[in-house]
Amino acid sequence: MIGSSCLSVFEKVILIEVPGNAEGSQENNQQAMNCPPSFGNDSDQAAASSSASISPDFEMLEELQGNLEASTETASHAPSLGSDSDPNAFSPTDCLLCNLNMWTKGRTGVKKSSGMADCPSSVENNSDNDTHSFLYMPACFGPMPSETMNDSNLVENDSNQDNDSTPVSNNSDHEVLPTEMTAEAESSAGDGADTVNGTTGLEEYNNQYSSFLLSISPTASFAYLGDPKRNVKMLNIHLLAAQRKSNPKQAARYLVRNLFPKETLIGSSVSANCRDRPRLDPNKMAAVREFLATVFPNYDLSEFGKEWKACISNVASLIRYLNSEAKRRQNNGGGCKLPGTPASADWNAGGVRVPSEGGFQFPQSLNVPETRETGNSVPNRNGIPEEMGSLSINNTIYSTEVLEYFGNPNRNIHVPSSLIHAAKSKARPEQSARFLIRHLFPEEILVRSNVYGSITQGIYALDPNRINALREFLQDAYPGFNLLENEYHWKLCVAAINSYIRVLRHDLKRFPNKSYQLPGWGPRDPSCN
DNA sequence: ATTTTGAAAGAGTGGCAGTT
DNA sequence: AACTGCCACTCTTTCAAAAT
Repeated sequence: MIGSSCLSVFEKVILIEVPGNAEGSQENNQQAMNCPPSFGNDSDQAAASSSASISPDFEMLEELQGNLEASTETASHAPSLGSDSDPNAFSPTDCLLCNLNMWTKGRTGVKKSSGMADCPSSVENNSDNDTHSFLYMPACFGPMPSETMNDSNLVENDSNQDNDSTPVSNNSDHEVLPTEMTAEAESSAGDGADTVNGTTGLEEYNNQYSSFLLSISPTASFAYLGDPKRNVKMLNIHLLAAQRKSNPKQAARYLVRNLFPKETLIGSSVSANCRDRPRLDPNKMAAVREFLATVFPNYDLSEFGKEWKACISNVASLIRYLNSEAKRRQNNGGGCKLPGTPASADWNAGGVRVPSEGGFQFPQSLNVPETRETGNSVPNRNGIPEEMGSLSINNTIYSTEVLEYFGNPNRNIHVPSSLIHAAKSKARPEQSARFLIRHLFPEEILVRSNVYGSITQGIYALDPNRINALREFLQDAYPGFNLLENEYHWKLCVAAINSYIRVLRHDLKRFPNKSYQLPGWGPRDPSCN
């Protein structure tokens, strides 16, 4: 949660270029450069999950699981930790193993390779859902052939999974039962489990979901959600409850509610291109989709299916609800905000963002150029480009947060960890670039510039030092993309940046009194007119 | 051919009211 | 209390046309 809250406060521009010796600064900032665990591995979701306290749903677990053993509770971290922590925490025989054939079967309606769909990583397919930055697999996990993988293994795809699945499903070491039988075992273990219609047991289940076979021990209480290779585990009782939902939307909502800690949901987004929040772990979401596809075979739950979109919408609704609830509680009771540190909800509110809301002000040096140390006057719409330079050498530090070098350390550009963190959470470098550009330059600079400038049109070039730092950062954050100067993906980034600037300019024409003339400096806020 | 621009579509969000 | 649907709004992406 550090990530989301800090991010909400500081992701707005605290760009610091430290003058002087890079070596020295590096030394001085040695501590800062040591990324805290939450930030250091791109793993916003993983970090959020693993650092999250026990989900509130564990109360319900206790209620439902009744006399399940204490070990169950330990294992009940699975929803939040399962895919992010020690995969050996559970015995294979304690988990439901879903026949991978089912995944293939469930995808038959998908035109695109679904393996790609959830993780359309390939550079070539130009998908928006590339999830490079969402793979937070500890080394001990080894390769993970999930949909969220972006490597060619996956691209080359389902057939591999099919092959892989065979030995899994045929593994004679595992007792293979349908979920309903799991439920029976479950109910026998405790009184909390809902009863399951015994007549729908193996026979009917095999008829309807013949491939959805499960391997479980009689005392099992956890199951893999979706493809076991995703290593997303969940209490059987939750899976059963989800199965009993009347439609996938409700089931998706229920599963997400139980799969992610509330804190994670509040700070997250289901959207890959949400600007200010990390996306919900795509691996877990893909697992949810896979599960639903097996449980609701009559619905179009392919990656781009109508019903799955409805599920996503429903999950978004849940997150909205949780956010509003959190906001209410904060307002009611007790959220005593520190000056200058708005609640994350304020900033995370997305849509309408008023920079000064919650009392947060951007660094004077960047926010209110009148007071810059350089003493330069405010660059107005007709300002001269030199002022862009003066901005770039501004060294006022306004941050209580850990800072990291942005781009090559020799450039001496520092940004808050949370900004790095948020940028890396974007699915694609273009999105990250678009996100970062508004934090690297104030609007008044942006509206009369573009990345390389266009002299003939009186458009200035943005500070090349920062632009290069941005490119270097993206290159580092998205190793699967070609972000060298003049290369394809960098051009996409440039186009995205220029597109963003264009919109700013367009808005400026429509609303001449717009935000950049206000003291606050932040993303455009067309609503504040 | 490439870049820039304006416009519009699509998706996501918060707020709110109604329902369960 | 939790959930759902609707509306208005913002942001991102895409496309066609114009300019270079």
